[in-house]
Amino acid sequence: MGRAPCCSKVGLHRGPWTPREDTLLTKYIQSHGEGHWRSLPKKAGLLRCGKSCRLRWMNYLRPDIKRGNITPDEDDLIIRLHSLLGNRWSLIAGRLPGRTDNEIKNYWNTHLSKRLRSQGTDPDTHKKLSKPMLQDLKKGAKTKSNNNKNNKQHKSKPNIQTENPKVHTPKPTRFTSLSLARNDSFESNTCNTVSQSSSHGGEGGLAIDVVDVPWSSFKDGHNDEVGFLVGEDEEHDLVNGSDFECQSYLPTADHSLEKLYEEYLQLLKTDDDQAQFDFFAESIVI
DNA sequence: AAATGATCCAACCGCGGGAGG
DNA sequence: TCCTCCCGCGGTTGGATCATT
Repeated sequence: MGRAPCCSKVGLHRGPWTPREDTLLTKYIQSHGEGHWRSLPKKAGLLRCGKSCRLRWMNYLRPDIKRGNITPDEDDLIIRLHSLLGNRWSLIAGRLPGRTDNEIKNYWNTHLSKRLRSQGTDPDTHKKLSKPMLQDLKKGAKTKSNNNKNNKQHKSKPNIQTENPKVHTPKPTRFTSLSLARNDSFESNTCNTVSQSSSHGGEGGLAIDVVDVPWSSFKDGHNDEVGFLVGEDEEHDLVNGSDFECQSYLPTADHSLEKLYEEYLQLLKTDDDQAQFDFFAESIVI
């Protein structure tokens, strides 16, 4: 017997979200908080599957989402974390404030894996590609005979499954995320409480795990990369204009973070010492 | 300017696992 | 212990957009 669908598909909207749907979802979550995705669409007046609502919120509407302009530091961090964690996009995203697993996954598939290949590195194993494989790559780059769809990078992955050992790690807490307890009002957890509360997992409080902050966020001159970037464009003004006031949050209180970042920079300089980096990364993952 | 190919990314799908009864 | 419900994750798809011919 197959698994029952997550919800009845009959009469439900699919595909791209309309501004009106975005508004409905945002308003609802603002007043009722996240969670209860299954029943949310009905209550919010949306003809959408709960999963779809969750995805839309998580990947697009959330106030702390930072979109586009992935910095070289973030690039580097993604590559290194990928070498350590494999395709655990949510874990990797947890290290990059404002980035979603979907965005990182897409960015990896469309940019980083290509770049690594072009540099002679297997993006799956992070090891140097053998010469025959490199030649194949060059050939492949020249031939355009393949069908477009079949030529997509993520489909053309070799069947060699990478041995990504299962790394059992606790779920990271997204640094800028508003960890809302279910049923908690969104408004009661707006950003202006960030500096007041750092209860870890406490009900209704903001869970800000300072240990979980990626180093790249605190590099000098990159402060503009940090924080809640709300409403990049006018489409998001409904969010920007109301409850999501705080535009930036710099956790200057914890200077150990700066030390962490300094340490990270040092490791970057000694680029060939992967084991050392891994150890360092592991130490902050947990 | 039109046709074709290539790329990007939002959204969907199915599965695994945790929570609770 | 088993079962069901629900959430979250990673893989995949397909439409939109950009680039090239």
